[in-house]
Amino acid sequence: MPNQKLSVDQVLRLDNQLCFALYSASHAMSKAYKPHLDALGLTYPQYVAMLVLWERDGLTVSEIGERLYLDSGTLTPLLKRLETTGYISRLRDTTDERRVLIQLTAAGRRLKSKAAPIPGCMFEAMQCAPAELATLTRQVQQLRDRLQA
Amino acid sequence: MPNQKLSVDQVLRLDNQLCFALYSASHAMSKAYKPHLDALGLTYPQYVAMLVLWERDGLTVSEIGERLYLDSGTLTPLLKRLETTGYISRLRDTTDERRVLIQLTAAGRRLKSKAAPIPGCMFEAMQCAPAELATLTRQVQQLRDRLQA
DNA sequence: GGCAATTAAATTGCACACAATTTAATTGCA
DNA sequence: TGCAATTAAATTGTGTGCAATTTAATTGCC
Repeated sequence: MPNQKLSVDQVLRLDNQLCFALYSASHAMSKAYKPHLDALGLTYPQYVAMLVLWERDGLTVSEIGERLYLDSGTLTPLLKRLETTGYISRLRDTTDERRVLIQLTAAGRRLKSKAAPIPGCMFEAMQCAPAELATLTRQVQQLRDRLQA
Repeated sequence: MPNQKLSVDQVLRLDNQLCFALYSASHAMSKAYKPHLDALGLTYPQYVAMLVLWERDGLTVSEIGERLYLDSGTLTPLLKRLETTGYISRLRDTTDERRVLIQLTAAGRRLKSKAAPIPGCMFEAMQCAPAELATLTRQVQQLRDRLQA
């Protein structure tokens, strides 16, 4: 197995770089979600915030941030928009006034069933065998975790 | 092989979704690049624009956009910043005044050799066998292409 | 040749991301 | 107990992304 030295041109080629594959695929994913999410009045980042709350309601801003790898600079305005839309409520934790608890509203809980068909639609669009999809997901998650270490 | 119906809770789980794996891995990648790119005075999107120009100089805004899957709304201000930094020049095509040609400056060309070590650094950070990395890159590219179809 | 349709960038408006700072509340420890 | 250190959100400023519109140049077709 020859361990050839790659040229500068080769290592810098856009199409040889995993970073750009992820960057462009992530944008393509958002665009593919858009028609489905428009129907729910959500952006993609708002959708993932709702996914977190559908899993577990009543989290703090920080807890949502840990789950999504986002900080308050991103989440505070995003959550305010979700509040304006009517899917969540934000209220200070009375036992610790520094914290803001995020609760789904009735409309926010109802939205879950409207969102339920979306993963299936996206599965169609991805044209990928379930096993391959699961493997790819796990590999990308592992890569993310290694990058954060 | 049982083809079990997945519950709504299961399909909506954040950690079961490739979209979120890509979204979070892409952000983790940008953060991992940041210290390297800060040293060059580039953001990650500016870096990929430079990668395109290092492959082929003198492209139009649209041609760069096709390569990066970005439109003029994103690229025009980004390229103006690269011009301000001194890595590129922007000038109207005299044969077709609608087009803007993007040329590397001497500083922009010199930057390529300073960027050359970055892919190796990132390879270290990813802790991934070369063959696995190549396969993963190809799979993510194929997914992106299928999402765009 | 002239004018409608098309094309290429730029612009506008909105929504992320994130670093850095600020504000306010809570903890910990001398 | 009191006050410094820490923690949680919010805020500020910069830089993407992208839809929609605008401006200007070119093409196509009668």
